Order: sequence, then C-alpha cells, then structure tokens
Amino acid sequence: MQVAISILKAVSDQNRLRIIIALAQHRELCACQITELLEVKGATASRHLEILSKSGLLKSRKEGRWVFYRLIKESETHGELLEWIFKTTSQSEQIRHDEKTLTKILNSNPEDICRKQRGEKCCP
Amino acid sequence: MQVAISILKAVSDQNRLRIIIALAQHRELCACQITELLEVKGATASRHLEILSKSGLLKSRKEGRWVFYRLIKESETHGELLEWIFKTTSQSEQIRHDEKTLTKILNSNPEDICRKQRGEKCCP
DNA sequence: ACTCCATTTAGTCGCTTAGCTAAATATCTA
DNA sequence: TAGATATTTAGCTAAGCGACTAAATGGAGT
Repeated sequence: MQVAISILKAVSDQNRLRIIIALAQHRELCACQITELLEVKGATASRHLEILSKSGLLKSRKEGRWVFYRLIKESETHGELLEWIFKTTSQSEQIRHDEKTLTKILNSNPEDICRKQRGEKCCP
Repeated sequence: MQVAISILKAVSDQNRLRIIIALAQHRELCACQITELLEVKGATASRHLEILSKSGLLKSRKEGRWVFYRLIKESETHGELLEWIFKTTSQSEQIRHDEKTLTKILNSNPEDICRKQRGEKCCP
C-alpha cells in the first residue's frame, strides 16, 4: 500500500510526469538536460529525480561529472501504470512541446547546456 | 496532462485509494458506509468522495437521504491504472483489514451505521 | 410547517511539499 | 594542488492539502 502510494505521489506531479515521459522517449538523459527541459533550477530537478528514484522508477549512472538517469527496466512491474500515463498524456500540449525542446537539447551537447544554465537563456 | 494529474492526485491518497478498492469489490456504497470504513468524520469522507468524483472516477446516485457512490463504468478508459492499483495493493494489510470491515458494515444496514456515527463506537 | 438526519460546505489549523538560494560534495582539467 | 563545474544537500518560504468543528442544505416522516 505504502509502495503504491509512494509511486502514485511520485508521478502525480507535473514536472515529474514530464521527466518520466521524456525518459520513455529517450533511453537516457543527464541531470542537466532534464533541468534544461523543465526550466527549473538544478537543485529542484535534482529533488524530483531523487523522488522518482526512491519510488523505484528511475536508476542513475554516473559518468564523470554527469549523472544519467533512465527508467528502470523492471518497472515493467509498473508497465500498466506507465502505459496509462503515456496514453492519457499523449494529446497534451505540454508533452508535445517537451518533445520539440528535447530534440533541440539532444542536438546540443551536455557541456553547452550546462554552460547555458549558469549564463543567459538557452536553446538555439 | 491536467486530466492525468488530477486523476493521479486523486488516487495518491491512502484514504481515497481505500475507497476505490472498496468500490471495486462492492458495486456500490453509501457515504455513511465509506465514512465508517475510513473511520473519519463524515465531512472528511465527503471531501474525498468529491475529489474522486471530480476527477471522473466515481459517480453518485441519490436515494432519499443517502448518497450512493460507484466506480464509473467508463473508467474502463482508466482500466490500466485501476488494474495496476489492484495488483499493487492486493498484498496490503490495510486492504485486507478493510475487506473484513466491509463485510461487517454490509451486514449492518445503513441506518444502524449512521446511528452509530453520531453516538458511541460501532461495528458489532 | 416542523423535526430529524445524512450529506455537503465554510472556515480553521497543522503538516507536507515544490520552488528558491546558498553551501557542500564530487569530479575533471590546468 | 588549485580552480572550475555538475550535482546534491540544507534551510527557507509560500502554496496546497487533509483533518477537524460548526453551520448550511435538502430529503422523509409526522
């Protein structure tokens, strides 16, 4: 019961839902890319990623200074939940916008993104 | 997106989850039975039922002084979500306890239950 | 009409949480 | 080693939410 609730609480936040959907479309994203996508401060994105990880939906991998996140494969236990989420949000304006933003982000390299995050506005 | 979030928020509360699961097992329950099950004040149960109704998961039917709630049949759109919920909570101690409490509640009639709710402790 | 009573609405209180800033941690590079 | 930098942690604030009490609503029975 508590497990179910912690997962449901984890995904019932708009920004965390955006993270889940983004990771479903792109195998792996680093913290700075997600920060860029959500347009929040790094600390905030980090907090969201922690919540999703602790609920058992994400795992992370460190590579140098970067931390990459992906959906846990075993979340196939949670396949039905994820399927429902994808189906129910597929028409969303926000998600379509995120998809476009993500292709821009993936065309830049992480270094540029991080540089942007402490300087001026981003995404050419 | 907002629809998905409102549904996820609706079901990511312990008491509201208990309501959903109870209604999946017993076609229809009145507000006082749900109040009895949750062991909260009537006003609190009413609030939870409103949230579930507004998110599109429940509908209500008035019969005299009582209001009966049930899962919306069209929530088959939400079948995957509900299936995941049932599967993920089936081992829960709380839910098993609720099942027992519910059979007691259903063996009483609503009048008795309501009478108990404004008087002393309940459930023989 | 009057009363009883199940349910809902209003209003309050305490806790949780999402966001921020600033400081700490960890890692790369010169 | 020193400095730069990506991420996380700590601490704060404001908004959101769940529980309660009290009052309002609306149906049933006399």
